[in-house]
Amino acid sequence: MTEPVLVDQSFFLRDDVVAIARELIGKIILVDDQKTFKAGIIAETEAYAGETDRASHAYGGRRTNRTETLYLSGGHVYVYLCYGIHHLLNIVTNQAGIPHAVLIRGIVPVGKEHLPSYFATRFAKWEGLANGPGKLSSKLGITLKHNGMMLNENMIQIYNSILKTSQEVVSSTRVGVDYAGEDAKLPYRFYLKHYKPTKW
DNA sequence: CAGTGGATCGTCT
DNA sequence: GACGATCCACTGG
Repeated sequence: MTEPVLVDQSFFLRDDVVAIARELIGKIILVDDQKTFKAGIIAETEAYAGETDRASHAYGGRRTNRTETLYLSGGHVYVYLCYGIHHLLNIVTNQAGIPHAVLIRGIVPVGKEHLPSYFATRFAKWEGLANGPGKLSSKLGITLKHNGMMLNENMIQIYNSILKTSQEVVSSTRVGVDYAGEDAKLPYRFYLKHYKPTKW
């Protein structure tokens, strides 16, 4: 059978972070913790449009130790700690110096038969739901140590899905960004139509 | 069901 | 020293 192909960095270097957020839906994310491989199909994302987006950590061109990762080139991983408990996983997009990112908010399980065959022996299934950014990181084992890593080099990889079922992708406003004023109303959130996120 | 509040710590002021 | 791109337990109806 045909095997999934790694997403090229050029996918993440593009200008349109909203399009990237939408197109990430249905792709496969895989995490290698050295002992096992854990994977899921990306089911929910949000776009954060950097300097012009009040909901972004980099709004107004804000540069701190934490946000420095956002200014790396597309394809880097931005992880930060929320409420002291949850590790939130983002993929940086656009050219270096432009702090765009996509927050991965939800995944659904994917069987090892859909992954490259060499993952089979170390494949580890995860249980329960990963329908929230904190839960997703918990299931996949994402922590602050992944912050600043480049996708597809070793620890975290993203593959084009080879799944036949192309489900409809719908959009809505983002979650938990009430402080962002008018920008909170932007339709920057995407999810599989038949996937049930925690909040609507 | 909906609504509320506590957990817990890195980051920034 | 305050707070958060969240989650879960617990309340009350």
